[in-house]
Amino acid sequence: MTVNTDQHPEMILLNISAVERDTGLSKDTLRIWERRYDFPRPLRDQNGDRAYTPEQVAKLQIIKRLLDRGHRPGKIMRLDEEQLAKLAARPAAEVAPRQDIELYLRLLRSHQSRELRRQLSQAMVRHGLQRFIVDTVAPLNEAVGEAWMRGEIAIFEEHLYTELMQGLIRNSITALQSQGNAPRVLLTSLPNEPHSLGLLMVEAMLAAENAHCIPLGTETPVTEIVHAAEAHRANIVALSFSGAYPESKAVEALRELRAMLPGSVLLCAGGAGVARIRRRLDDIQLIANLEKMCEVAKKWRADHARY
Amino acid sequence: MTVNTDQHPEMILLNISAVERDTGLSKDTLRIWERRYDFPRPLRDQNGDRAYTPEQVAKLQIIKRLLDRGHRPGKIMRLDEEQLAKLAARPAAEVAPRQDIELYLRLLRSHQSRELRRQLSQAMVRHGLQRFIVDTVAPLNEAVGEAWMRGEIAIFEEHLYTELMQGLIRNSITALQSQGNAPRVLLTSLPNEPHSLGLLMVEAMLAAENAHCIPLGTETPVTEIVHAAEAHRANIVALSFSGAYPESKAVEALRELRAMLPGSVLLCAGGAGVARIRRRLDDIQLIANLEKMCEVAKKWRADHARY
DNA sequence: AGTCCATATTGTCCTAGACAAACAGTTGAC
DNA sequence: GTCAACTGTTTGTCTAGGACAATATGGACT
Repeated sequence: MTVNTDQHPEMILLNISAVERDTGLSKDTLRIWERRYDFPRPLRDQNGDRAYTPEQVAKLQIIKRLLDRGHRPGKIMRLDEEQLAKLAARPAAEVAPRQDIELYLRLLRSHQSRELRRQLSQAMVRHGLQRFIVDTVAPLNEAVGEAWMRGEIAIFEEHLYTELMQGLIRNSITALQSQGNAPRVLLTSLPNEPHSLGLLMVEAMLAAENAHCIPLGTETPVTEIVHAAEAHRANIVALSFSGAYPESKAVEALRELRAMLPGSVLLCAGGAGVARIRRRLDDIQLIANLEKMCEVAKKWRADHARY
Repeated sequence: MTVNTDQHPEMILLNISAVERDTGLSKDTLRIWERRYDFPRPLRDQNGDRAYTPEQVAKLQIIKRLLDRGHRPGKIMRLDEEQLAKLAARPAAEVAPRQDIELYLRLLRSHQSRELRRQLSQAMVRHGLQRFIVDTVAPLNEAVGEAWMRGEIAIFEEHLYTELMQGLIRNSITALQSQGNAPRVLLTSLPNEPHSLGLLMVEAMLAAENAHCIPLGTETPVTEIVHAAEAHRANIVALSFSGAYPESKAVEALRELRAMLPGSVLLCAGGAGVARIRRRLDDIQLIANLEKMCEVAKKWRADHARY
């Protein structure tokens, strides 16, 4: 995982698989970027293997997020740290500054996790679960990502935030039990899509809407989703895609899933990864935001009202 | 992700990255196995790219689990389905059959998730959190894994189980708040180790022991762990390794982490991935089981008693 | 302004060789 | 009989560069 060269015995260097893990960029991509853009140009260890410096890895992580945001490798790869930082500092969309979000970020940065939890918990009770998810969690997620890009918070702080928020949301989901004429919604993500927070947010929204959720966690292979939908007689299958998920893969998988699922099952896809899809996909609902997902559930209920 | 050849238009074939995702075997490994062992020998699509059948993928998944269990590729790769199934059917360790475990498995297989949840929840209350984790969750995890190997339960059922159990455990952790002379325990796993259930079980054990847990979720890079330990003034850093984690990588990362953490911080490693480690690791606690982790916390408390 | 097409960009696949690390089996000492 | 050291084999991951399909860009044309 780490390697020391003779020249820099004290420095911690990462080999190519470690960088693949830490950046999400495949080995092939790392090698061809080096060939084409001359970056990253890692050192070599005594075996001639690539040895990346922490600085290179940090720059790669920023580049990765900029790519997810729509920038192109050829344009940004030659930029130096400073220009990159300037790009990263510019948020994807202008957002009105909000005092509460700022407070949460401040607590996160100063490692007051208990106080953060308490404040968030309070906000949840004050606004109700659905409004909390839409008006607080979603923008806070954004803000945390942006703050990371600007170098204001560390990865471990992001981790802690995710963990804390998950606990909070899961907790309030437990209290909700669907009943009556409720759609059965299968919730999951495809392999290579490990982000669970988005799924959890959808689950919370739907549970508050009195839908019956069947959460499969993340990274369920397509065939398994089909089996699960059948076994649990799901009415709706909902998938979550983060911004990092390649659009082409998402479209491909959705088409395939649509072909394998019975026509009576509604197929929904949401998250930043599908927000940019322009192609039309027959019989697949692209969900622009969390509230839209609730409307789909509501519509199902209306269409299947018991008389 | 999936490809159709002309010969088998109806069949769903997976390309090499899809197989990498679904099996956890790297592209390099898949290619060299083909060269050396003549398995898997995938079809080729119109571009000459490898196209794996679902049967090959299923066999690869079984092989992967057998490798995690200590078998060697050269020995098991040539075996046919039947011999493989026989190997898979033999459990890693003889376990006494237990009625409650059987009941839970039956409920899981028949998709009665609510009833399963209710029963587990009841068992938790009846035995208390710690005993529930040790005597029920741990063996049930084992049993679910074994049942999958024998083809008795599907991957999606395993997913559902994990999700359900996570919700259950997280829920009861929330209720516990440490106070007084409690060790601060940083909990996480290394990159490439996505299994969160084990971590959650440790967290539950420790929380019930009145330790102060700082859960970072899974896949935290080594340097981030060091930063987090400093920021949160952790007394103990505990890492979880599943059976799938390569021993060499675990040892390497642990040594590195030990070197970077202050000597006053206790470093613990647990899970099936470290249970097989024979090498001696200075100043690193290898945790054989969940109860041992509690003893470490207790010992810390005794050593740091306030007078 | 929208639609289409040619061109450029970009990621992923391919083959095949090399080698370090880990394992398994044997030998030799106590 | 047990343990340590040595040796050959097994195994995963790295290397290199070539090829090509899919996507994005930018200009020409409705």
